[in-house]
Amino acid sequence: MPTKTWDSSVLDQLQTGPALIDQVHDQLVSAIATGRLEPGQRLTQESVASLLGVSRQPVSHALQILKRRGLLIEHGRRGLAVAPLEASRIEALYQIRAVLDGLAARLAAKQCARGGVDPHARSALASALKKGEALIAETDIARLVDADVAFHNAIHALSSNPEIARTVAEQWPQFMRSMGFVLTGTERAPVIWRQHRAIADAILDGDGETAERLSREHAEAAARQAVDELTRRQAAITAGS
Amino acid sequence: MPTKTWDSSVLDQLQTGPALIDQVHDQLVSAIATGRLEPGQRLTQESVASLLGVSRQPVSHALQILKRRGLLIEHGRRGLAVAPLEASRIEALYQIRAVLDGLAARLAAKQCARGGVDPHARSALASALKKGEALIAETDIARLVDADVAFHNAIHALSSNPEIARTVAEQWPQFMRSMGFVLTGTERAPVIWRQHRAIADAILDGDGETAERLSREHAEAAARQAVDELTRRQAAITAGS
DNA sequence: CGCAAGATTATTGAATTCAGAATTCAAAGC
DNA sequence: GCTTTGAATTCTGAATTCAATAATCTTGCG
Repeated sequence: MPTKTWDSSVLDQLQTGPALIDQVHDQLVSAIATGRLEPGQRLTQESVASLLGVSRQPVSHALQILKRRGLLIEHGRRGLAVAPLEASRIEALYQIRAVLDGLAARLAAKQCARGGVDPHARSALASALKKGEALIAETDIARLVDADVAFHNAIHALSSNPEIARTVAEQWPQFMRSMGFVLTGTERAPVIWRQHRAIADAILDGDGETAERLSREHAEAAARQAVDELTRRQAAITAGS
Repeated sequence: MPTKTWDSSVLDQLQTGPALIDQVHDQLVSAIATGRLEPGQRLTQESVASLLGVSRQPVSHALQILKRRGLLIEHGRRGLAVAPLEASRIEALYQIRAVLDGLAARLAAKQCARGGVDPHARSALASALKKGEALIAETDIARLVDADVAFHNAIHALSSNPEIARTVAEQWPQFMRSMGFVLTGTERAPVIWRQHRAIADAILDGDGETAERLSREHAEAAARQAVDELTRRQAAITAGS
């Protein structure tokens, strides 16, 4: 009896969903990054658990992790609270971003110059750039933020140093909610994507030095914008109360 | 009735011991950083729990966190394993260290030049340097590693950017076990502490540019040493098996 | 009417229990 | 002897229960 050959295309891989811990974690990170959970918002294990329809156990794990990431702060026995969005902290984080993005851009350019670059990663950069430039008139802030993250992640991926993406990923939520504030007010998108294009061009040209310099300047400009906006907002709150 | 004034010095803050989660976490980090837990070592919740005399609950939390920090890796349903010490990963981490330590040194020098520097932090740098230089003949590797960590942490503290210390702290265990390997073989301590002194001098002189350059070069040299040692060791293991 | 002591509530951390999934082991069939 | 199938073991993730502690409220007294 000739057994008929068959492969994985016959049956779909049924996936045992990700652990509840990770689902809760991701939900919370997303909510904080997009601002749906505002700075100062109090969270108790119970409230999150009942909201998501799970027990406190996986919530407890997720909150522990979020606390260590600095996205939540202790609020005594009153539960945890979403970390405030402080200008000084954002400025400090952008100083780090400046050198890390500079490093990533320099390495990415070197990879491109050598030609030893994953074509998939290379096209990811081009498509991220294209998608971003198409969005400059977009009013949905979340889309703009996502496009920005995608662009910078594409560069990190090109750098051949996975630890850069890993390190920055830890801080993305902070940058994302900061960007959410900055982008609501002014019309920054065109400027940002002009800078992005210049950075991408330098990388694809293999000009590491220029790519690094432009990346640093880009981060420093973003830092100024963020600090301005946040201090202004902070002053308004202080005056109003 | 004049109530007698008294302050917190009368009573010792009776510390309701740190949560078991944190104790377990710190124990494991320490064990991994010093190499008492070797790369590849398998860990189950039960084994750790019974070893420390606690239930699986806090251990589970701690292992989740360690996994996200990249110190443990999934080993299927067979529990977790201590992450291997790979030359490529250490090299990637040192690339990050180079720019972050460079940034920290530049900022620290600027702080010193401005004079707006916490005298406590300044003396911490001097004493860390002194302590390290006194240890160049030390045979206990753990002491040497601790002195190195203390020196670099002192610079991070001087930088006025708390996020640098926070970011590097996440990676210290990796560097510590890497150093553990490197320092066992060769006689690197004298070279390292000459470089440290030069960096400290530049910072205290307020020469940011030199401090940054020397810090980068220091990290790059450390990276070369580590990669050499680890690839050699890796080759030996591969050949032997 | 204000303050203090005690009771109550809210909330977390830890232990225990439960269920599900993967690995390993053993036995049966080719 | 090798492969396959089913059972047992192991281990994790999640739920539930328990205990302890900090915050808040209440009540009684000065």
